Amino acid sequence: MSKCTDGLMHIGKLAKEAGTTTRTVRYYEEMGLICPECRSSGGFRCYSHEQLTRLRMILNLKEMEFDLEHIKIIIDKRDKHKTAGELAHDILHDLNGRLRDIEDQIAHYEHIRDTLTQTIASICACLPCNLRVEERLCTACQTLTQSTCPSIPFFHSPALEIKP
Amino acid sequence: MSKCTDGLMHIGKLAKEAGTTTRTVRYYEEMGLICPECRSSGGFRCYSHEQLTRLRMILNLKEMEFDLEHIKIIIDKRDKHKTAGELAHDILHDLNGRLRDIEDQIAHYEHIRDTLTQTIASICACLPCNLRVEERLCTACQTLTQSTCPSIPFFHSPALEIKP
DNA sequence: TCCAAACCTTAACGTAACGTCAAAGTTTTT
DNA sequence: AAAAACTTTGACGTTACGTTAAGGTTTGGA
Repeated sequence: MSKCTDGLMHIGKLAKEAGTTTRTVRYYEEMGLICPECRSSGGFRCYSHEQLTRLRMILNLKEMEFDLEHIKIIIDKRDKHKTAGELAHDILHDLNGRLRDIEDQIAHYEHIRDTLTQTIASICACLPCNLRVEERLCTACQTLTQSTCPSIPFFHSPALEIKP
Repeated sequence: MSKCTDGLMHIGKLAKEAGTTTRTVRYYEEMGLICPECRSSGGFRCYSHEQLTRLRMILNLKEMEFDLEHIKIIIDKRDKHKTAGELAHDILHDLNGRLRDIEDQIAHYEHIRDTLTQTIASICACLPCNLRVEERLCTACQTLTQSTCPSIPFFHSPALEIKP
């Protein structure tokens, strides 16, 4: 009966156009982020181009790794129909917060990277070691341990006791 | 009766020493990563210092954001009682893989950071805009849109249609 | 017009690594 | 011995969907 003639589309088309899945769209609906313009007589969700834009907006925010709760807050701000200027002011706060979080993430992973690099270097020194894991430290490891080498714990149990 | 006299400790002490929670320790046990030396007559878990070392090892690996499945694999390798050298060789593979993943993460977040920075700059240009969100683009936004400004989608619906 | 293919519906379980109760038993301290 | 502090198992909650399952709806073609 009421097919998708006018500018409307069903959920599959919407999802494909936005580059996501139907499951995601339905989940977002469940979370109150988006809802269809109407339903077909058979119960199919029908979306307009406006909904597509909204969905893309949500996905844009998701790429910046906002969680859905925050996305909802931001989207709701947009729905409050202020002027773009007021909205910009409001949203800038969220975006700057996110930027700080992202920078923290970068620092966090850089720290892990450095630790890991050191660990790898230390473990390389263990390659020629013939001792069994549960035994006392070999010479190389003893030397390393004195510089609080972080790799030792992976091999020699006693090592951690040396740590502060 | 059989209290924690000898070198043994209950789960609370173990967790505190390792800097984690009892729930985590029990979960790790459930996952086969660690198990108590014995149980008290009343059923309390009792751990030796060796278990503490093991737990710390697991937590070390967790700090490098290995998932528990991988940690189990690595721990199991250690339990196979090879020499430290052979083990080092084996584990280096895992660690190098992780290092690559971490570097990917850094690149990922740096990309987000750059996008976000650009977005923020663009939205700043919207601050003096008096148009309502659903209206046509203002001059500033029109200019920005021509340079495929990513911020526009947050405000002006038509913008996305301009994108490829 | 009728059928099959392609699409849609709701419902519900699974994920990772624990956090957070709850109700009841054990150890330790006073 | 009582009370405080600790432990036990069990089970539900978390995030953002993926993945069946069982059954309707649309659509395009013969």
